[in-house]
Amino acid sequence: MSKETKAKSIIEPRVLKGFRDFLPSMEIPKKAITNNLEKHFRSYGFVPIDTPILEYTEVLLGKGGGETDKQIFHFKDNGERDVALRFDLTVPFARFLAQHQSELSLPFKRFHIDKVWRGENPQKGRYREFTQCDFDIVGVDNAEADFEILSMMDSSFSVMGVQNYQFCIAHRGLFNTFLAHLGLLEMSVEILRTVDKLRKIGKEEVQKLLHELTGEGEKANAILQYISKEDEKEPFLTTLDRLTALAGGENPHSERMRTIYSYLHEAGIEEHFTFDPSITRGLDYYTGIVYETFLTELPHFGSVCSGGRYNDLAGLYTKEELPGVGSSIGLDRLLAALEELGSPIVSSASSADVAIFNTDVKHFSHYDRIARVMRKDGLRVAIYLLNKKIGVQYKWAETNAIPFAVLLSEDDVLSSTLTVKNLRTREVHNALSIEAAIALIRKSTRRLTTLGGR
RNA sequence: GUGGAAGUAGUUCAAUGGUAGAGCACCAGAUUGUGGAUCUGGCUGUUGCGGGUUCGAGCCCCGUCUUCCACCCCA
Repeated sequence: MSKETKAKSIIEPRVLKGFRDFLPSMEIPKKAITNNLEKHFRSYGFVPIDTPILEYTEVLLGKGGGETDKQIFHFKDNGERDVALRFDLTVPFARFLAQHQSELSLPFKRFHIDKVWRGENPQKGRYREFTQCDFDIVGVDNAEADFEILSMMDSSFSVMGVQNYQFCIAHRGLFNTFLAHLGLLEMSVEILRTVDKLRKIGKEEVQKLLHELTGEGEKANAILQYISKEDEKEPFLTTLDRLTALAGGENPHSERMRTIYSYLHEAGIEEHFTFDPSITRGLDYYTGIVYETFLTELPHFGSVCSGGRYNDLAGLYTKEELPGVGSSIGLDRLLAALEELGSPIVSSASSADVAIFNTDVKHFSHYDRIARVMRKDGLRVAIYLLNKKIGVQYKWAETNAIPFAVLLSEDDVLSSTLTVKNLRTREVHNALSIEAAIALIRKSTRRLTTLGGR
């Protein structure tokens, strides 16, 4: 084949809009986060499940269709079946529950970390293929389960090493009670959708829209009063009291919120939770608490973790009523946000804890012996495999964010000692025993690697 | 899906319609000799892709792809 024809036969390497490759610098922190989350979910007694990425379109959309709303990827398979890629993990989970009821014992607590697909137009932090980290409790409708999910959200963020976030909570049921009090319950869906825009378009615009919707300025004002807090820092219970009064007095929903808050307070984590009555969530299956999570430094990035309570999740697939509460972390959006913030979680992805430099290839077996001992001790060890000058090896280690280098002089080889250099501080430690070297590396990497890729 | 903006070397950015350039990065060598300094030399581009206008297009026009922004929805 001539050079020319060969060049022409090359297929342009490219990926679809909204789909992405992950280089090690992103995949390392992503894997570190999912590993930590999985461990964390299991520590709460949650179990993993898996479901197919492809389902019957009917299963994902319900009989009615409404595919334009979901912007779902769907097509005919080779057997002419109408199939679709899952657009979240909750709907397949509902199908899963209906199908395996008899094999599961309630309450059932599961987590599921995997990719989902949506045919939306991409933007920053918004993709057509992205990973969700879901955790749900099914078969319980009480404040204790609600609290456990909220508490797990809070500890998840701390396990992921993320700081400066705020959980915004509201209660769909309480809002509907309020709307019923106003005689506007039939319009609930439209009103909720409008109210949800408060954060984006502001009070005046929302009021205008509500006025058009209800046809009555007075009712529009009442709704506006419900959803807007006097100031950002209005305490949780003050908001709750205010909303309860507007909804016509204490009711099961307000009492539920009160109990949940008391648990948050007892656990000492209440400062991360705000009562934000403008949070409604678009999905109509929510019936109880709903929440969204914003990074305080990047509120316009959108929610990085949201969910709520649904009292009849699997209703499409079974007559049995299955109440549940759950939450979903948007991992790709979170990573994009952390990257934008220059977070060390993203920028410090290292391939190894220590590099063994190839100072003389005739000692390769000796390097390998040292590497084996260190690995047995849990360190990540990379031997430099090319016979290049030392400056190049330093540069390589630096590019891969490896914090330590082992260099062996002739004396070291003879006396079975190691020279260890901290590549960040450039501090050199001579004539160490292998145990001392391991201890040294351990000591200063432990703090960094809790999130760094194990 | 609809509307708007932008796409030039690995990267950050230049280039009145007239020979595509600079810094950083990278590679080789010298010097150093358990690195980042210095010196010398070098490489990198079908200006996203495909058409059109023109004697001549990175620049103008049309289409297309991708990214970013808005609507919508959301993670």
